[in-house]
Amino acid sequence: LYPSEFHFSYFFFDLELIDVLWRNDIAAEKGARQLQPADQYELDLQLLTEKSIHAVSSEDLAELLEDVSKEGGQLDRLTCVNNVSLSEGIVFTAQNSWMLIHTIDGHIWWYSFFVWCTLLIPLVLNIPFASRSNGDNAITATAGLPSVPRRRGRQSKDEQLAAANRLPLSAREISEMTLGELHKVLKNESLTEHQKQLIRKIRRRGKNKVAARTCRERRGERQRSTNAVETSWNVPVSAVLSLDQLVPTL
DNA sequence: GGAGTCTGTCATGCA
DNA sequence: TATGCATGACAGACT
Repeated sequence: LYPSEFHFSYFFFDLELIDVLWRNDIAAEKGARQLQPADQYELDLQLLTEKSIHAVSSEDLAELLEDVSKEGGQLDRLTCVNNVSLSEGIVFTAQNSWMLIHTIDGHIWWYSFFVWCTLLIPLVLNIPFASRSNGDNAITATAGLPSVPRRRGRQSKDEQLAAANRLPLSAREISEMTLGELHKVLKNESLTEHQKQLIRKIRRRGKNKVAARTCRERRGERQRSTNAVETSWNVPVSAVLSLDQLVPTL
């Protein structure tokens, strides 16, 4: 549903359908006159065409853009899930608000449609905003939003090293490839000696990382099995039969 | 802030 | 000689 994940061509049509169906449900709840989705869609198109006559200036858009990100602005008064306001939850930049920028020579309707599609529908449907740190055109989520929990313990920096040194493969790929594939990569003449050394180190660390994990698993299993043996020998005194009980007839 | 835990890294030995 | 695996020791990040 987000600009970073979908293609423009089906984005608007899908969301327009959601919008149509949603308004249909609301009309049903209120007991108002319900339009068939196809009729509603046609009506929207007609309205879109009429609204398109009203073009906006770049000043108008600059003001609107400022309002979107401004604390206390009209849009900011809406509160999204987790009690995060729009100004807290979304940071609009020249890169991520490309759809908005496209309206500079466009129309006010597209602006409102943009707001409806990208902001209000996620709020209404209780969908968390997407967070993509490496996206160029994504809406950036910030405070108060759910994030993937960081793994415990020391974190490997080999992925960053691989990227920073412009290695042709990721750290994971380097450590998981076969020896033959590794030699092919190392034969690459475009790689510097430093890059080749780094590839060997990353591979060694990657292999050792996995080995350390399995080693710990085995150690844990050994400890558990020895503990189990020890507890099996700790039989309660009351459970031990006396010699008289074992051989009552003697 | 300190203790406990988890996990990555290094050194070393062996195959 | 190069490489992978196993393991102990240590260190950093997290609970």
